[in-house]
Amino acid sequence: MTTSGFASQARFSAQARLRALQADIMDLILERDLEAGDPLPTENELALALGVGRNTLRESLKVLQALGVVEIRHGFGMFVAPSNFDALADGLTFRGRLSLRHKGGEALELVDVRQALESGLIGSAMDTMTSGQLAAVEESVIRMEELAAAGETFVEADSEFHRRLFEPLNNTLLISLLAVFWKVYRQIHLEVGGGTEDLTETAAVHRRIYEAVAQGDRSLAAERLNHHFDGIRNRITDAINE
Amino acid sequence: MTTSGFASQARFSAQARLRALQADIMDLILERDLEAGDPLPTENELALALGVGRNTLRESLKVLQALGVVEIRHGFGMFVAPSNFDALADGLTFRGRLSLRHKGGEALELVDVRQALESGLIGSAMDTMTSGQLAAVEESVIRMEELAAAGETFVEADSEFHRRLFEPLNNTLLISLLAVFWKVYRQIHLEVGGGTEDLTETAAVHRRIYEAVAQGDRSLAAERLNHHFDGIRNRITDAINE
DNA sequence: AACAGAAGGTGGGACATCCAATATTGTTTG
DNA sequence: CAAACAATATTGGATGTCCCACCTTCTGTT
Repeated sequence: MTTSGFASQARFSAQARLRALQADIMDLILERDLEAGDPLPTENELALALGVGRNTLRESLKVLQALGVVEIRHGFGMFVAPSNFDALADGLTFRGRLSLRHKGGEALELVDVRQALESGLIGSAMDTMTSGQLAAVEESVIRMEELAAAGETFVEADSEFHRRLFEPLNNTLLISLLAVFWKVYRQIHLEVGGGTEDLTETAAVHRRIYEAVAQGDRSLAAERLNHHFDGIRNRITDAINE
Repeated sequence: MTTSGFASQARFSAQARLRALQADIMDLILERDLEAGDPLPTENELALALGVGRNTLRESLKVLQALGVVEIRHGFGMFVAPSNFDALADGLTFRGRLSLRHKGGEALELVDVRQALESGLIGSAMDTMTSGQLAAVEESVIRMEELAAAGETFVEADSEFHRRLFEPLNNTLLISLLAVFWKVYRQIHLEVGGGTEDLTETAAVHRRIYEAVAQGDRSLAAERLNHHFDGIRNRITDAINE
């Protein structure tokens, strides 16, 4: 091992040592030119190579797993993972729930960020959107309308609508971030808002957004997206005030 | 314990069990109405309460620490943590470095997201910016110019400039995200670009952005921010093509 | 050829034991 | 009496060992 193995001899603070171990593991992946899907050494081999105990190594590995760096499969092995933001979603959800108990500031901050991203990027997305992608967006709207007519909630269709809206940008980081924000919002909404939303109205809002996109009117699409988020923001503030 | 203790008896997949443990800990924090800074039970107490071994508990705690949910202080105790996105930065940095070895796609995606956030929100930030905050922005620009004249790099001043630009929004999530993106970009830049940038030109770009903000011209500020990010994007593509 | 079972290797987990850092307490000392 | 120092209790940090659970693969039977 080249740069590794120093984690145990350093007299750094404990927090720094854990981070150093994580860095060592990531460096090892980079040094060996491993790509997503490639296998890592076994836990025992890694512990030996990095000069730490197996339990200590596992703590770092679990963190890396949570960060979406490695994928751990029981009884099979460990692998370089594809992007994964589930952990970020969990952390943000917790923060949101924690803040809702008092002022709810973080939940609103999250909506603000999501609004900036979606309103700000809808124009670029429309530029490269194909007719097939546009049809997929409408399909999501139709699904929402059908479910609304039947009185059923449409969590999945709603999420899908926003994902398809920005698929043309081919930006996986953006898609992941939006998915995280959507998931966190949904969790917070379930926690406080309950099922008090007007399904038909929500579906109609999405159809109006789709129509603006279909017409190629960038500013109108951005404006209607903003209006959509204003509604979300109001729902959160209402929930905070009980 | 109310909902806890079931983690060990469930025959779920290992991954699900770990996540369940994390959820148990977060639920415990929420149930006990703990706020940021409040102490958690000791490791032994928690392990006993949740019905898992201490090592298993620690693995979850380290993940929660990485997610910024808890703060662990050796020899003192564990506490509910204030927001902390360092771990996310590490994960993203790794992804960026990994992707740079091949096509560099993720690094460019990151710049796109950051550009959307900064260009999209600069207008709102200008609306609520006080004269004091504006002066702080200029102070950062001056620091950059001084350092550029002395031939020294100005990593900290650059980061500070962007942070102060969006401080008026009072959105800690946004500030954290931007800090993460900035840190990741910096790391990637050090990895490949080296110190090949024109310091004086970079400082001048920031001054032009400041001047647009000072004049209250929202569209000009957004445009100059966009230009700034175009330069960053070019630097990355140049680095990829060696 | 197809299926069933055994075997080996992998990660998952629990203890017990010791190390290290921090805060508190008690003692010494001026 | 007060300040400085030292001992101690408490807490997390780290390791080794043992066993369990899961997955793959091989192998032998049907």
